[in-house]
Amino acid sequence: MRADAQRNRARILAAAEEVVAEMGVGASTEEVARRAGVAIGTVFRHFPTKDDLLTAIMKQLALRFAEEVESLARQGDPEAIYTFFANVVAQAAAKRTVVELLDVDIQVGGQLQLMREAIGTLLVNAQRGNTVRPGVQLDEVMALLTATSHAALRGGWSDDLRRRTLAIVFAGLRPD
Amino acid sequence: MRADAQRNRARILAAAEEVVAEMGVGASTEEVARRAGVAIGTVFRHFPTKDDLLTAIMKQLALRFAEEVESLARQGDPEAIYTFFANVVAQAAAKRTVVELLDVDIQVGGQLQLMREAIGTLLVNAQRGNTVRPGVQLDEVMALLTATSHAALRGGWSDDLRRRTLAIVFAGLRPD
DNA sequence: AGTTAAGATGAGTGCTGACTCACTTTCGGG
DNA sequence: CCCGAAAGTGAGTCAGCACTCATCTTAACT
Repeated sequence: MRADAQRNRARILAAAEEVVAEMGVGASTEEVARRAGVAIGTVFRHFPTKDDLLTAIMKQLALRFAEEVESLARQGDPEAIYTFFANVVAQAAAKRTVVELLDVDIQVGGQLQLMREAIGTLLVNAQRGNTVRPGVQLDEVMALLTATSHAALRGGWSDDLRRRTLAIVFAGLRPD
Repeated sequence: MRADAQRNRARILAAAEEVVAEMGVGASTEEVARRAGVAIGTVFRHFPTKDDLLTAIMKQLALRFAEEVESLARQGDPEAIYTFFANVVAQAAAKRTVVELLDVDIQVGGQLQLMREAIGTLLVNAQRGNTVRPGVQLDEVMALLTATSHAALRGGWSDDLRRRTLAIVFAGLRPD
């Protein structure tokens, strides 16, 4: 791949991530091109459809999360699941991308699946350390994660409200 | 108002509610007209902008919820808040309208405020009856309600997953 | 029944946004 | 330095959608 092509591909991806974080997946491809400093045709050369572009940035993001959660999982701290959970929700409040990633109808090439599995490890560690009650399954944790992330963004939660809401969810997850 | 005009207005509202429940606020006005059995111009005669149409159905829905929650509040049952919460989430899972109503940037003429206040009464009743822990505020309850409603719809939760997820949230709300 | 204003109609307008392609520019191997 | 292929460009196409308006229809009052 030619050097300019490589440079432009990276620029476009970075611009797209910014734009989607700010304006959501509804943002126009023109806006991405403008922000990347290239013509619209160039964007479509690298990503033939808008969906391809979205999938690419989702993949990046999912990979980043998967790495973070895997490194936490390796350390075996039973509190780690709460740290990670709070972290994702905090990011979601600022970046639409996070929320719209978690929606995923689109296939993200297994990265999301990896992330899910790593969160599973976090959950097992927590239940072994008695920081999450025994009956709780991975499904519910994922459901609560997407639920609070969505709402944090769309409801425009303040830092304080976010803290108090998560406190209730966490209380529901902890053993009596 | 002429009889045919009244009839068409009602038809349009009903059709719009159906369409939005199925396809969300992004549904086209043409689709509403088709389903109502009128021409597109007629829709715009009754509701000059798409926003007016959306506001009208949101108002209806908010009013329906507000009435339900007020009647529950009057009975004073300290468990009522859980019943209502579960009911809203169950409806949200099937109807986009509910979710998109809860988003509300649009003003719904105070109906939403009424609903919020009635839920406040439900919360007070519950705390008085010791079925919700003392520190919990109305803000968090509303936040959790929108969060779980959103996620139930967009995540396509099964009945079972919904039950288990709500069980965790409710466990977080109940006193130790 | 006749009249008329309210109401219905649907082709048309303007705009936005995804995607294309004929043409120009640039990279990099020989 | 030259040249062919790869990449970039942006005006243009097409489709969808909110909204308009000149024209036709009909409810309802006298």
